[in-house]
Amino acid sequence: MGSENRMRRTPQQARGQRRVSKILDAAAEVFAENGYEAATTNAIAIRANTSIGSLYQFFPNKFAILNALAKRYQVKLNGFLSDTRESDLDSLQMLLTRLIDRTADYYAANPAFQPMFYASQSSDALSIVADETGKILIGRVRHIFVKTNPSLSSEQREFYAIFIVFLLRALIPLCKSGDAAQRERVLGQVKRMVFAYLASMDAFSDQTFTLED
Amino acid sequence: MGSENRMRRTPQQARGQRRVSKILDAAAEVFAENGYEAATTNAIAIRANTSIGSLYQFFPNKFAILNALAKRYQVKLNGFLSDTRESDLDSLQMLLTRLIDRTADYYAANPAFQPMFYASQSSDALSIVADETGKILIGRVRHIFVKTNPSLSSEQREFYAIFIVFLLRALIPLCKSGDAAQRERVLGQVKRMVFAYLASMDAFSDQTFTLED
Amino acid sequence: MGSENRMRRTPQQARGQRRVSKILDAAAEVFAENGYEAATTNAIAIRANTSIGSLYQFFPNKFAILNALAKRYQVKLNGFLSDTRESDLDSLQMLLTRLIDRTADYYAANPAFQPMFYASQSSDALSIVADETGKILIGRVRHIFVKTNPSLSSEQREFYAIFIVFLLRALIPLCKSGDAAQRERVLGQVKRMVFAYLASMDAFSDQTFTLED
Amino acid sequence: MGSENRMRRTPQQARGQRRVSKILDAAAEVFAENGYEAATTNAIAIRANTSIGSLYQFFPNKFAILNALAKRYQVKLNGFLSDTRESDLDSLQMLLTRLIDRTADYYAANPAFQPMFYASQSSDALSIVADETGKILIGRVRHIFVKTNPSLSSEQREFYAIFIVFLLRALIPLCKSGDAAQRERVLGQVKRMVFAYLASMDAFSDQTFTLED
DNA sequence: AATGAATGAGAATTCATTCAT
DNA sequence: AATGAATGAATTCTCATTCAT
Repeated sequence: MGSENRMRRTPQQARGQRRVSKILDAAAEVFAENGYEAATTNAIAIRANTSIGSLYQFFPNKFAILNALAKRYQVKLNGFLSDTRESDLDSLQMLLTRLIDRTADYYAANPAFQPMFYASQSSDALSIVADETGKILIGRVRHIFVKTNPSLSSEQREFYAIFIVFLLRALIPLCKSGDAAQRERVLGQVKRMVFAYLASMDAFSDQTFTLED
Repeated sequence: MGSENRMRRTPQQARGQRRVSKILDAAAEVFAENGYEAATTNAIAIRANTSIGSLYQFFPNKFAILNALAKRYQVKLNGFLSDTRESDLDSLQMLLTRLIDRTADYYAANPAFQPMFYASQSSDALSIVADETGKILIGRVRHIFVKTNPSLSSEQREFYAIFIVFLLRALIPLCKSGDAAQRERVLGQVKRMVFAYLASMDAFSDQTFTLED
Repeated sequence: MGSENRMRRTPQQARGQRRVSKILDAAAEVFAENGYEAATTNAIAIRANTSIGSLYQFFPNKFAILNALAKRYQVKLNGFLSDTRESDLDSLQMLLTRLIDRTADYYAANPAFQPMFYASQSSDALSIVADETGKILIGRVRHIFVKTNPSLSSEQREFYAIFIVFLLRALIPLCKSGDAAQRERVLGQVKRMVFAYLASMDAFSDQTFTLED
Repeated sequence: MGSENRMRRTPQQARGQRRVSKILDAAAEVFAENGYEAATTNAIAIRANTSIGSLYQFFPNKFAILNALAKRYQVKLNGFLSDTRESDLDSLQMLLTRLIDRTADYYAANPAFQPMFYASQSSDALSIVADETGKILIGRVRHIFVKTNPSLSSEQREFYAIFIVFLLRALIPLCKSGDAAQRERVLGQVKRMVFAYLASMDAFSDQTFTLED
């Protein structure tokens, strides 16, 4: 993980920051459309309305663009999840409900994220990226468990957290963007699945789950 | 899908068939290791112990190799699922249990399948392939529903089938290859999730689900 | 000194060997005309009447071409010098005379060698190459001294050998190619210089030097 | 030599002159380290603690930097050699001795000069530069011959002058910088070589040469 | 004048595909 | 049919030079 993964230079001026941001936007699109390998740095530069030289003034190579993009996605995800204000009264069900909704919001707001990173094993780079956001989500679920079900063993916590996050990542894409009804339905069923699953287990017998019809 | 996606010529002789098979085996490995784009046809030929010229005698281009590989995976999946003998006495739970186990077997038997195709949106080619095997699985679940719960609307059938298949594809990879205990545990929880989910819904109230502890 | 300096593959067939030879001939010219850095691999390929792809089938990068060329020059130089049959009667003067003549032959036969390598410090690569042929020459002179003047300390031997070789490499290029008279004159003076120098020293007082007019 | 080789503008103010000087110092280092081709104008600007924009305010292109540097080297060499006060009593040996010592001083004072220019045929630009300083030296030797040996034909003068200068340029670099003993030894041998050579010739029979042991 | 961001032509290298043997 | 040498379009990346601030 030498310097060749990182940005060459953090832009100091507003102009440079805007340019970097535009490059990352363009990269998100181009990567999403063609995949990382097939995407060309020239295509990214053109899409970003800049020159290939400018792109390489900020990023030493294609991989560094991917990394910066990933970093931005992670920051954004953390932002999305941190908006959630937890009160002490929040139940497991309420906390997970919020997490699921916020995660869905994140996917909706970043349409290029999932096609690029999610479960794409085509390159180690990508799967690491996917893992990072996965880890963030898993950490959140773990944290919810700690708070609402402290008796759970850390091993169980880990297992259920992973399970739920993999489930989320697999099913949230079924919310077609722009179709609010579909979104409501899918999220409703995802929640039902999670809660029915948890409710079925002894380890969660002190929690209350309400399944709407 | 012009002729350039298909094999150049179906080998008639046993020797040719063996060669094609070796090429596809090699391609599966190379694609899985590097991704479709980064894989080179030369690497595939070398891994298959043949020459690049021979490879192109059977496949007009790289994409055709991918397609042939996909086709083979589909055939194999169909084979795996067809092994299941259904009797008239089989319940929804029994049928789904078998389907889940067979699907897991399939993933275990084809370790290169999932890293390559599963949810890889990085190229249209690949997602089509993933969809094909997804469609097979969805069709099976649909068929199970038709048999055990004919009152379900076709729309509901479709929705639940898709839901369950996406779930399967996301979670089965958590069975680490070679770790039988982990496999049992994951599959157990997958089944619990599916059955708890179905059991929670009115539409499946005539079905019986037993959740082991 | 990883594998990236060496040839990718030693050509097995005559056709391949011819091609590699033509590439090296072309490289010698292009390097000599433009210098190593300014020379382009495409220019080399074109000059060699081959395609850039073929060039890279044998050489992993530009530097490997330089190395192969250097190796060929070294082999050639060794060949040139080995032609010299030494008899036990040969005096220091005769042996050095032959060495000087043979070295001049080598420069005449390889017009691209000197402009490329000789004292070109512009790249570490090149100076190493120059050193290699320099070392060969120095070794020869050292060997002559051992044979004809065994009483010389090894330190003196080294010093005088280096001195003479540097002298040779600086002055032989003054033989304009194609001008036999100029060649004779320059070589005559080089020999005079070397012999007058050696004759002037006590350490060589047992040797006989004849300076023609 | 159109205007594009020359400096864009001779700085009038002291600040500008200092800046140009710093740029040339930096260029000397960078050229010496990497060679002319591989050196980048940005690297020169950075090393000179200035901006690339400022560099191009003084020099229209990279080649102009090289030329200005060469000019500075020539001026410096002339300065070095002019320091030598000649009296009418000076012998050929004394004059050459001084010239050799001053030339060695020049090389010692300009460590980047020789690695860059000396015999570097890699670019026409560079060889011209080397020739210029070579011409200065040759002119000096010629002048010495005129003074001390007027009977020499101009053709002979030219030939011997070139010969001696090539010799100097080849052997002086053997004085390792910082090693005074090595310097003395090398220069001593260079002088011995030159004087033994000249002494051996009829044309210099009226001159006296003393070879210390 | 000074700065450093922007530009894009040009260089090295790869790899899918063809074709001579 | 089999082989692997040959091809060259396409890609990543650099760097001399310009230009807006």
